[in-house]
Amino acid sequence: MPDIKVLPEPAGLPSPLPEPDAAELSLPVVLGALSDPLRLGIVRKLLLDREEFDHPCGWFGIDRPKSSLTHHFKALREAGVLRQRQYGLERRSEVRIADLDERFPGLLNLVASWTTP
Amino acid sequence: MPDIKVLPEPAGLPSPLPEPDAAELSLPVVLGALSDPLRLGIVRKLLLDREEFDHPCGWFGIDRPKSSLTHHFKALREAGVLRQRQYGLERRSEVRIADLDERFPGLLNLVASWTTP
DNA sequence: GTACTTGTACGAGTTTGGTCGAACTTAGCA
DNA sequence: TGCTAAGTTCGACCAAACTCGTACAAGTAC
Repeated sequence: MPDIKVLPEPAGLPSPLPEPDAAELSLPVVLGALSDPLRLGIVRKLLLDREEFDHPCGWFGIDRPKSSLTHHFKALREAGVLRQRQYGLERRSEVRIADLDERFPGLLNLVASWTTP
Repeated sequence: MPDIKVLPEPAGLPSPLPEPDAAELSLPVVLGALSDPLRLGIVRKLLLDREEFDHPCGWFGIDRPKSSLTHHFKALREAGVLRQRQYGLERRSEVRIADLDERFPGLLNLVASWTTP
């Protein structure tokens, strides 16, 4: 394993974790990722409370074990809903707003205006 | 084939099969129902090819056993996406456009413009 | 009546997905 | 050096869902 620093930041942000291209986004897959109330709440909170760019997994106040959170954030990222970057220890997430609005206009509005029943 | 025009209903249409109220529609549940490509195709076809009011299950040209189709149409109906009425032998389906547009505006546009990959 | 058609109901097999514990990796810090 | 914190990976368990065959019910037509 390299002891050389990862060179995390030459010019900007850390490169995102593996994710599908914008052109590959699939509506059934995205809908499936959003069909879980916990994940829908994560995306909604990211859309509404984004006073910062992105948030670590911990800042959602979800009362679940860490391995469960990993599972859900990974599902959202692999579906193309979230982009995740590694900042030192923490892995911050943001919604891929531009990509989703371009491919599925109106979808994020539905998520943002979701009222948990 | 009937030579008598259909009009099977004296006062109106047959009452719909059990379905959730418009106020009970749940975004995660609806998204889950639409996250299956086969079901997404059913709803899309209903939205685009509706020269008539509603269609029997058979007129979708889906190459699956009948018990599988029953399963998927039931899933869509119980999620509140479809309304189904019994016309003699056949059970015709229509999309609950008004209810869905009112609760989740823009969602049906996404479904209608879905391009199967 | 018989035969045909549309669709359901039930059950079994299989797959997928959510939940979680435990062990591990990594970064930062004292 | 060691500790702590954030998050992953693995494996297991369990529940839900998809697929399908078979049997069955109810109209329709002859």
